Amino acid sequence: METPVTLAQVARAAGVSASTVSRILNGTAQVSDEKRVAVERALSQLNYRPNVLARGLASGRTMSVGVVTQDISSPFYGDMLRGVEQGLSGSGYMPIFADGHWRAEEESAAIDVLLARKVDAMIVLGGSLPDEKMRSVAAAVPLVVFGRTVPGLEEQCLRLDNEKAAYELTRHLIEFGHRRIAHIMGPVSHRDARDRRAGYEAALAEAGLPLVPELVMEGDFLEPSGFLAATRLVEGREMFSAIFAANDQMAYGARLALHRKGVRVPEDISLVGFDDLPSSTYTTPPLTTVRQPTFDLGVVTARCVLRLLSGEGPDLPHIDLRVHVRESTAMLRTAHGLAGR
Amino acid sequence: METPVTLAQVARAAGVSASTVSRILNGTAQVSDEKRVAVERALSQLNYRPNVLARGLASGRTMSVGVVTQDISSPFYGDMLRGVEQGLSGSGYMPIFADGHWRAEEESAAIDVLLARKVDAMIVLGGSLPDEKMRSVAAAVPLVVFGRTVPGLEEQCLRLDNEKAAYELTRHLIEFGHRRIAHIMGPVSHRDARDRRAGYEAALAEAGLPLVPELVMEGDFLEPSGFLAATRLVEGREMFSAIFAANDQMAYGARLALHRKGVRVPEDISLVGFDDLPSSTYTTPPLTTVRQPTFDLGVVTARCVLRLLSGEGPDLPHIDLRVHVRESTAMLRTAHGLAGR
DNA sequence: TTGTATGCGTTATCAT
DNA sequence: ATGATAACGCATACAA
Repeated sequence: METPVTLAQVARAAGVSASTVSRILNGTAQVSDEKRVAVERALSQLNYRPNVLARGLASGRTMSVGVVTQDISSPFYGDMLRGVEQGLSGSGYMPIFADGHWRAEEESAAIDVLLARKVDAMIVLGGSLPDEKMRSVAAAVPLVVFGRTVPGLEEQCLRLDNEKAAYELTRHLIEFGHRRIAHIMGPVSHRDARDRRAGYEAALAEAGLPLVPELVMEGDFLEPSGFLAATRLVEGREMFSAIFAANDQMAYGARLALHRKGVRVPEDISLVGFDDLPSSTYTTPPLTTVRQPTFDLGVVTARCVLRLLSGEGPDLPHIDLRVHVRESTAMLRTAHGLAGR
Repeated sequence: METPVTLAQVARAAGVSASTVSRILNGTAQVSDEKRVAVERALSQLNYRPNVLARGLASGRTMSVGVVTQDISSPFYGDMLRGVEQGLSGSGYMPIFADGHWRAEEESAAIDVLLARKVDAMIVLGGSLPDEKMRSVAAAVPLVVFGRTVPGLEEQCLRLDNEKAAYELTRHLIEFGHRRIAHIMGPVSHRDARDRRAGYEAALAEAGLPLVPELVMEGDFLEPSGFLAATRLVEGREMFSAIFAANDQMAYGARLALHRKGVRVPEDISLVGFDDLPSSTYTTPPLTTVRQPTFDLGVVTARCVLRLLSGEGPDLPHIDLRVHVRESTAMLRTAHGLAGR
């Protein structure tokens, strides 16, 4: 347990004052070459590492940005975090992650912890905290939000058009001749889930197709709920030839349920998801889905935070969601698709 | 941008000294009920939040533990991080994550950053830093390592018996009648990859089965390499009836390659992986694999760090890896299995 | 250009 | 039990 080297020790070793060392470290002012050399030698000789705490306390900046996620272990958020990391790299700022576990209280607590740690800025990914809370965070520190729009902070919020993407995804199925399309939606409490469903309904309506309540199931964005929903659909008595799961994870569950029932994808039933998780390229068959550019979203978000930190405007780009057609969807061949039971 | 409330302000509001407030906050000493009440009122009235930086600087403890991963976005590490979080929760310590991206330099840099942030302890997940570096970290702060054994720090290192698990997995295939089993190994540079291969070879040898070099391919633990390897195997001229992929991700790739070639799993070829990623329950068919209890591993690791922090011994438990038989493996029916081309 | 003096918000060491 | 006072390690306004 060797005691860390302090700036004062370096100063002494180099025969200069602490201020001078600090100046060299931060490039705060001009220093004579002579002393600079001496200091740099002492610096590397003593293997000096600045104490981030002391630095933060003195300067008021910690060179860190807090990042709040909803589930650090999910492929979706995990990838975004990597993007944030990438976007921050080279800037001198370090991301500090905290997990809200999809629960408002924990999310709120996570934010408070980060604030107490004096992060210089904050990125909130998803979540459902009261707008008021979000605004109070923004009042304390530069803030960028992904996945929702907070009134009063529109410029710092990045939201993707889930409805439009869902509409296009449904259109894709309709263009393939499908007329009876089931939907496994996410939890109604979730904004994205509602938007995706709206897109689904809009596409049906536009094509003059009836909205069959029995063909719309609610899930919770996790695999088991997709499995259950698809099982019910197959066992139900409404015909359908395609399933639109509101996210890839539920599509995976549905895929397995169909497999169990001996239903082929895409020969008997076309299946689509939403998110384009890394695994979706390797499911059997590869899944048609909407690509969420998670990594890039992370990068963009981080960049925006850096802009705010440097006093510039937010300047978040508009990002389009695109349908990725793979092999889980096919042209409808039979007249009816799969009937129930 | 309201200025945060300081301890001094609370003290003034309560009509006591800063020391007294600090004492109440930390339970460092007895305080009269009278003052305690006054302080607590001021505390909540002013909504005081301690400044973690100042606290760390003064006390020498930051109540944070650094966690170094190799890929924060992978299902494997992501889940372990959740476990670490869980294991730390309630202890007052907060995890701070840093990503080494599977690269020694970055990993080393990550460690330095965490050390500079004055974390009170460190958890290193995987990685391949020189033993010397690891020991120097351990000299600076309590350290727990997962996935490798550092000479001199054996007690603080948690390693699972990959070889044994791979042996058992291969045995499972052999018991199902398979005699020509292909192996898609991980990168030879990776210790786990070598261990798993060793287990595979041991099982073959024990059963008196020949080791066919053409049936052993090297991958990189990612899906595309599994796809490529399986494609080559199918196109090669050596017969085989089962594939043991050294991790689930490569198994996914192999699964798709087989699908493309019109090879059925498990009817024509049995397929096994290693890790038991969340998705593996929902592949078609669900994958037989070795379960790595990632979440629990994280919990256990965190607990160990807490023990070290409180001056107790490491006390890491022994953890067994178990084969999870699902539907991607079946009894061999034909005499030969799948022939090449 | 360089050094001195102060302050950052807390905890810890003294007295009392 | 409580209150001054001195660290903690660094940055910075000010002086020289």
